[in-house]
Amino acid sequence: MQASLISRRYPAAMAQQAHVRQRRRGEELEAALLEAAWQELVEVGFARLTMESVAARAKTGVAVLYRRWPNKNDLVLAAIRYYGETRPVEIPDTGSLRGDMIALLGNATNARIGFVTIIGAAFSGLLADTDLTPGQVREQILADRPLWTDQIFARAHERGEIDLERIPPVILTMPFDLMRHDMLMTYQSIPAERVLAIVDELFMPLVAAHRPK
Amino acid sequence: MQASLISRRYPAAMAQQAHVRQRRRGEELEAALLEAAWQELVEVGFARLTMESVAARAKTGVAVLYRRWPNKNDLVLAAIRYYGETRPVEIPDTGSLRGDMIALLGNATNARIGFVTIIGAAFSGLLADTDLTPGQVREQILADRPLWTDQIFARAHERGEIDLERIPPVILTMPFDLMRHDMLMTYQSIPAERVLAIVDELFMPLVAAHRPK
DNA sequence: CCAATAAGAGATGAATCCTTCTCTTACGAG
DNA sequence: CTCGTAAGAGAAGGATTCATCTCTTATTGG
Repeated sequence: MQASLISRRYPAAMAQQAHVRQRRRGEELEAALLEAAWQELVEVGFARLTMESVAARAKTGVAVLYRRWPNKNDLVLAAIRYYGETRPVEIPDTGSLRGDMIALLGNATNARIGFVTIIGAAFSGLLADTDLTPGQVREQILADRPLWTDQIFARAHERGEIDLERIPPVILTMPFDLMRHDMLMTYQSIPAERVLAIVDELFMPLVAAHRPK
Repeated sequence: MQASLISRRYPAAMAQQAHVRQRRRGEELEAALLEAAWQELVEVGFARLTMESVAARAKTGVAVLYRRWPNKNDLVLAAIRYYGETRPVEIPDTGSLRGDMIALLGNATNARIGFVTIIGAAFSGLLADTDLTPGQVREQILADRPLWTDQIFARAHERGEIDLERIPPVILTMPFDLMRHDMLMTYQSIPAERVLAIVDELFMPLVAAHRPK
């Protein structure tokens, strides 16, 4: 009797299986929603992302989205923030400034996709409401963590490869500015030769010109 | 008799005024349409530009647009091409490479607005159909005319300031790549100090390192 | 002066999408 | 076991906008 009652309510239990939760809740669900929104943003872009496409990707309904974010803009901004928080960039340590720069610039594929996606959203009208520039969004995402590059330059400074007191800041940001430029203009990952050209024909010569005496 | 007949058909002629055309036609109208589309693109962006907003700005109806371009994408692409053809950039000639570079980078406000507008349109879904990258659109617009920069560098070569045979191309494009990067990230015109830093702390030192012997 | 053409104005159909709402049901706290 | 909460599914309202179509009338070539 008891068994039949249970079996009617939880048929799976009768088959000796652990109870499989069918519904996600709380943080698990929220993470899935933001992940789905981010993936949509990457694949189809802000303009073609719809609440229903996000819900479908997350295998849920739009009501679940509206219970958490009042509108599409806020959902997308939350997804961008989520992306920034869950995808830390690992910083290379090759022992030389040149090696670190090549590694950092060459491995930027993930950063590239994220960056282009965010800029795309920015230009697609997302930020027309909020009055933020793409640069400001980027700053927000990078806000708390220390900049990738600071560690690399600090180590180079300790090794005596550069003198952070005297080298002009434009030189230090230039390689990354150029990378961002290339990402936006080509949508592609940056060819290795381009990375080498930036490092060996632009960056290192300028660093050498300011070498600590 | 003759006079009264004419006066009935062309009342203005009687008042000694030239006949004022009320309707634009042909090229005059088409130019007005493309100009209106471009202005809309600049002011509200691709996402919020509608056929009706363009028609209203041009003081006409949407049918006039659809008689010329089959859809919104084609209209916008035509407007971008029109902008490229009707806004030639004047190339400075200050007598020195450094002066030319500062003038060119500093006066790029018009180019800036156009550039950001086009990239914005590109990211807003315009090019999702055509599979063009922002860089390719830029190339198309610049296609026929010689690059701004070629003239400046050719003159510098003749003056003996640079050796075009030996200087790496990355150096020559770098200042402009950085300008484009800044435009996209800040939406603003580039501060004079930034221009000076790019020229005096990045470009000129690298040029000097490759000075013809 | 006439007739063909296209401008000007705007109504309309169709599609898309944001947002709200309803209803059923799984989940988890007590 | 019971009950409140929120998930899941999807319908529906409302707004926007692309694209088509109709109708009147100015313009121009012949």
